[in-house]
Amino acid sequence: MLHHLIRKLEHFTRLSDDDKAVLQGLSRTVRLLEPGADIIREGDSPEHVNLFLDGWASRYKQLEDGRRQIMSFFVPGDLCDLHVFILREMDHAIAAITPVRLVQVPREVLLGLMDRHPRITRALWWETLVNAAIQREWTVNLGRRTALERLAHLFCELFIRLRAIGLTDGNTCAFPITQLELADATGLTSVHVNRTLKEMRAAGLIILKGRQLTVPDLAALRKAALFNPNYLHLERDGAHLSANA
Amino acid sequence: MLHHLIRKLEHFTRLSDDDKAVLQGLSRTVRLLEPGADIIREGDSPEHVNLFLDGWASRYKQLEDGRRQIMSFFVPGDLCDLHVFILREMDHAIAAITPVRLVQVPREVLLGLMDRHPRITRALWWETLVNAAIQREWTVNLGRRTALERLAHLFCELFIRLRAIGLTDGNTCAFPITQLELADATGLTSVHVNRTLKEMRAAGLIILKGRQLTVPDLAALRKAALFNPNYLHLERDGAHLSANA
DNA sequence: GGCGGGACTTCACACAGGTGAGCGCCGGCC
DNA sequence: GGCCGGCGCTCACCTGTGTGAAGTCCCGCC
Repeated sequence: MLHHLIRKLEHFTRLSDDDKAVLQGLSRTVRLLEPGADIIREGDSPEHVNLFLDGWASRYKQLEDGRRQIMSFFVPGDLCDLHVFILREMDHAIAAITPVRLVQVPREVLLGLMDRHPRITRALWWETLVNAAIQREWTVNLGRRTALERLAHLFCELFIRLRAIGLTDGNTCAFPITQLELADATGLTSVHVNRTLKEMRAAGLIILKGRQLTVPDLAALRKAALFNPNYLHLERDGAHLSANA
Repeated sequence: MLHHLIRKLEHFTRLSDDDKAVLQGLSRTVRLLEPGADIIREGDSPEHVNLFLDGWASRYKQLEDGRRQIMSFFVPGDLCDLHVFILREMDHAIAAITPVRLVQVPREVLLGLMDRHPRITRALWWETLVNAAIQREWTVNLGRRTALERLAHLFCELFIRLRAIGLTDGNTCAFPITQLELADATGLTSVHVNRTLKEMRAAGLIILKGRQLTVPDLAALRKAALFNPNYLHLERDGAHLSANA
C-alpha cells in the first residue's frame, strides 16, 4: 500500500524491514475522493496528516476576486505537512485532481512513530525539507522564468518526482493536469499556456496528449527550463536503488 | 540575546522560565557578517542551524544567466531550517543584507534540545510550519498579484512579522531593503518597483525613506495587497502578550 | 446515436511590466 | 573636500502575456 512513500524515502536512506513494516502499519482509515472534491478547506482545523496513496491533488489558494494559484501538486507517496495539526486552522485548501486514495494519519500515531523510530523520523524530516525546497523553487519559477521555462520546469520536476517512485514508463508518465490547472500553477492564463505548449510541441520538447506526458529528450527539456535537480535532494538518480530499479 | 526568537515563539505558546533559559543557552558561537557577505553558499554542506539575532538577510537563487530571485527574508528571531544538516548540500545561498549577528546551533545541541524539551520542540515545529506557509504565500504573490499588490503584500508581511517581535515603533519600522532587492523578491525589475513605489506613495499607502518604512494606514495597505494574515498563524495580534505589549 | 459540457484551440487587440540608457544625489573614503 | 560608487529616479520605447470571445473536438450519458 505504501510502496510509493517507502520507495521515495529510500532515495534518502535505507530502511530496515522493521521500518517498512511500521510504515505499512499506517495504512488504516483510508479515504477515497472524487476528482474535484476538497480534501481540506481553508479555515478547517487540521486533525491528521494526509498521506497520498494514489491519485493527484493540488494545494491552492483563491484571492477574494477569484484569482487562483496552485501552490503545489501532490502525487502518490507525498505527505501533506508533518505536524500540521499543530496549527489551529488551514490557511489554504487541498483538492483532488484525479480520484484520490489517501491515509489519514492521526497525530498520536505520527508522534508515537517519531518517538520510537529514529531512522523513519530522519527520513520524514528529509521529506519535509525537500518539500520546502520545492516550494522555494516554485518561487524562483514564478518570479524569474518565462512562460516556456516555467512549464518546462514543471514538467521536469514532476517527471523526475514520478520517476523516483517508479511511476514512469520509459520517458512517459501519467499527467492528469488540465491546461487551466497548469495556468494556475505557473501564474499564467490558460490561453497563454496553450500557446506555449504549442511552441514546446513544435520544438519537440514534449508530447502531451490524453493525460499522458512523454519527454523525448529530458536533457533538452532540462536545458530549456534551466532546470537543476539539486533541490530535490535525490541521491544521484537513485544510485543505491539500482538493485531494484 | 534571544529575546526576538522567544518573543516570536510566545505568539504560539507560553514558555516556562526553564524553557527560556534553555533557549538562551543556545547563544554560543556567535558569528558576525558584513552587508553583502554570504552566510552560506549553494553547494556548501550545512553543518548547523543558523539563528538570526540581529540584522536582515536574504535567501536567494541565481539562474545561470544571472537572473536572481530572493526567496525569503530573514529578520531577527528567524531560524534557517530546522534539521538542514540532514541534507548533503545547500541548493541555494543566504546573504547578509545589513550587518548580521547570528548563532550557529550545532546539530547535537539542537537534537538534544528537541529530545528533552517538548514544549520548545512544538514551538519550533510551529516556526517551521509558519515558514512553509510564508513560502507558499510568496508563491501566490508572484503568481497572481499585480506589481502594486505584491509590494504592498510584502510590506504588510514584514511589518507584521517585525511587530510580532517588537521591532516596530508605532506604524514605523526599519526597512533596509534596496529597490533592487525588492525587485528580486517580487519578480519585477527595479525600474518597475520604482514606478510602483511612486504610485504607492502618491496613494498614501506607505512612506519609505532612509531605510525606514512607515505605514500610515495598515488597513488600507492590507486592502491594497489583498492581504490575509491567517498564514502567519499568530494568535490574534498577540492577545496573550498584551501584558508586555 | 444524439446531446451537453468540459477541455482545447485560435484570433485580434490591449496593457502591465521589461529594456537600455542616462542623470543626479548622497554618503563613505582617501 | 573632492572623488567614486551605489542607489534612486526618469524617459521613450518595446514585448510577453492577458482579455474576451468564439469555434472545435471529444467523451460520457441518456
